[in-house]
Amino acid sequence: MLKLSRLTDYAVVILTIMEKQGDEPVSAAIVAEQSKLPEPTVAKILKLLAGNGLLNSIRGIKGGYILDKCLSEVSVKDVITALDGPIALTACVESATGGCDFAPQCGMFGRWDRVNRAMQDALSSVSIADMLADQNARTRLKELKESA
Amino acid sequence: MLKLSRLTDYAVVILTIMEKQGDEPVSAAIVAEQSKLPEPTVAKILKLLAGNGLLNSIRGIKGGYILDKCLSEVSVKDVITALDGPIALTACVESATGGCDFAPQCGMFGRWDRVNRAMQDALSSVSIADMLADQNARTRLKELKESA
DNA sequence: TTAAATTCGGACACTTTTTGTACTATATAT
DNA sequence: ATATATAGTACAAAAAGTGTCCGAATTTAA
Repeated sequence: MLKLSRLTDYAVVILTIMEKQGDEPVSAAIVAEQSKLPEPTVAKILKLLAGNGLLNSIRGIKGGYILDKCLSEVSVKDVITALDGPIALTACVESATGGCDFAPQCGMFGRWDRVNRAMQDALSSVSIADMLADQNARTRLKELKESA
Repeated sequence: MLKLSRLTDYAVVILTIMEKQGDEPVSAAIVAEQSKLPEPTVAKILKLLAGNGLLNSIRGIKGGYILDKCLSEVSVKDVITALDGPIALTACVESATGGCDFAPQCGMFGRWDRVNRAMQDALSSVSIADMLADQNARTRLKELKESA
């Protein structure tokens, strides 16, 4: 199954929690509490998000993490890249380092580039804010149905 | 790194080999020889492709596998689905079975649907024939450069 | 009818990746 | 100074992917 890592899924949850906190730095412990995810895992994700420019980090007492940009400016691709590294479907993709061992004989070099590009475009076109909007719309629909 | 399995990569190689063989059934042994891939692995991939309707299988002596459709009618998504199972980015996708353990509390049910759809569209839009065309164009370009 | 060739289905060990955790170092506010 | 927080690294456990093999079923040909 073509799937992305669970950490990426967690990361989206964490980003939405960060948004609710406003401009105050939030510590890993608080995020863990609110997300109900294990703290070491949350800390790891926060580190990755900060290291890739999605969050600002502030050290020391009263430190923590703050969102660096509006969630409408953060694409799904950004999150995946931060957590899983660059998106490259196979080892045969041009941008990939190393390349496959059979390159000389299979002659498929660069063959996946088009697929790769289509995928990147697809993932870049959806922002985290878009995901939240879908979620909110769904919730409202559900409430409407239940009240009827 | 968001990547698809190596078997999927092999599958594309195998499909292009099948195309060259025309209307005669091709045995796993022959495909293995031509692709220079280990035979048990090739056999496994052929089984999966046949089981998902991409190849016809013929048993018995003089049996083998034949392409079921033109490669321009086979999308990358078809191949990935055949090899890796249904494409579902996370456990939280509506179509996924089971669902995630935190569903009640995280309330993110269905949130990834839009991303998932964008991805499926992207992968459906590219056929194996398209990939080959890219490859051929690239080869010609290379030859042109070398002859200059 | 018998024998040979081939797919089919399942099982299994090995390897790699993912996941989760822990520990030490560094920075900052009080 | 000290308490609190992130940064970086390293590592163990769990899960998934990969490659291999074997017996059963099927078909053709002698």
